[in-house]
Amino acid sequence: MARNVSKHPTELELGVLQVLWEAGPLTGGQIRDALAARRKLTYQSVMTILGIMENKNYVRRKKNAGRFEYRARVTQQTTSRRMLQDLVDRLFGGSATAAMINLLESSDLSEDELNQLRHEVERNRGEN
Amino acid sequence: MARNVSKHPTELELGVLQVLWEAGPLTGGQIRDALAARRKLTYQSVMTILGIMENKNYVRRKKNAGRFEYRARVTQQTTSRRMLQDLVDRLFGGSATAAMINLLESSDLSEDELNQLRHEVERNRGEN
DNA sequence: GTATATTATCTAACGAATTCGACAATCGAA
DNA sequence: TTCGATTGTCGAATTCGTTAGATAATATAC
Repeated sequence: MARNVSKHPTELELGVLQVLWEAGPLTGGQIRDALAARRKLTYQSVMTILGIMENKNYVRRKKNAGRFEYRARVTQQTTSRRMLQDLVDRLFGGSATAAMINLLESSDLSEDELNQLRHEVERNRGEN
Repeated sequence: MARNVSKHPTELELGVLQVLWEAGPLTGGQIRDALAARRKLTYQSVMTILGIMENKNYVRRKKNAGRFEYRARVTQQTTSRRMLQDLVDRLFGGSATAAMINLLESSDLSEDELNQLRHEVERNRGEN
């Protein structure tokens, strides 16, 4: 009768993870400050979401010099990969190719980026 | 003090859209049946979500031979594009290239798919 | 024509996600 | 040392997303 827990970090959780990925272990207050640019939250709100994220095993905390320091337990690589893969499954029936073609069509890539892509495609080709 | 409305179709809404994209205008009962494979819902639940989707302008309904027929007001193309673009913005700082490289690395593409991709990249290249 | 199935609306419940106030403990600076 | 700032916990409010029961109207089958 109710919704299921999202299997990926929510928007706010992703914001917290991003500041942790960028600036290593941080205290609640530091996270609030780092987040302030995109999102104005009180210290209490940040602590609430950190508690939730600890339950979900997105972060872990350790006491250091009297206060808790938080660090990410999931990497940016893995999280991005999972979230992107999930969207590809849901929108493109699992076809990464279809998703990439969609991206190619809706983006306006520079010559440099196209070169980089061509290189990556060739590299994959070599692996077959 | 509360969450914001998601700017994309939710999981269930996307399911409804997908059956409508595939099988054109359908009645509530037909949508329930088409959805049944992935999701077992009562007629009432389907009608509730259809009402919500009408408010969000995802679908529109028209009476035909005594009962309402629903059809999508958003295309699969546009929806996919928006959702994918949004994820790219949030995960890869807006870089479609970074997202595509991530996909290339985590997918195991066939020779055919790689050819298709190479072709698409070259086609984009020609446009610069 | 009446019983049964389908269609449609309205209401309600419940968990997830987001936000913060009240309050207590602890730390740091004057 | 005391007083303000920071840290941490708890509970609560609010909205969204999901699901379905109660109920009524309408269509369909026999």
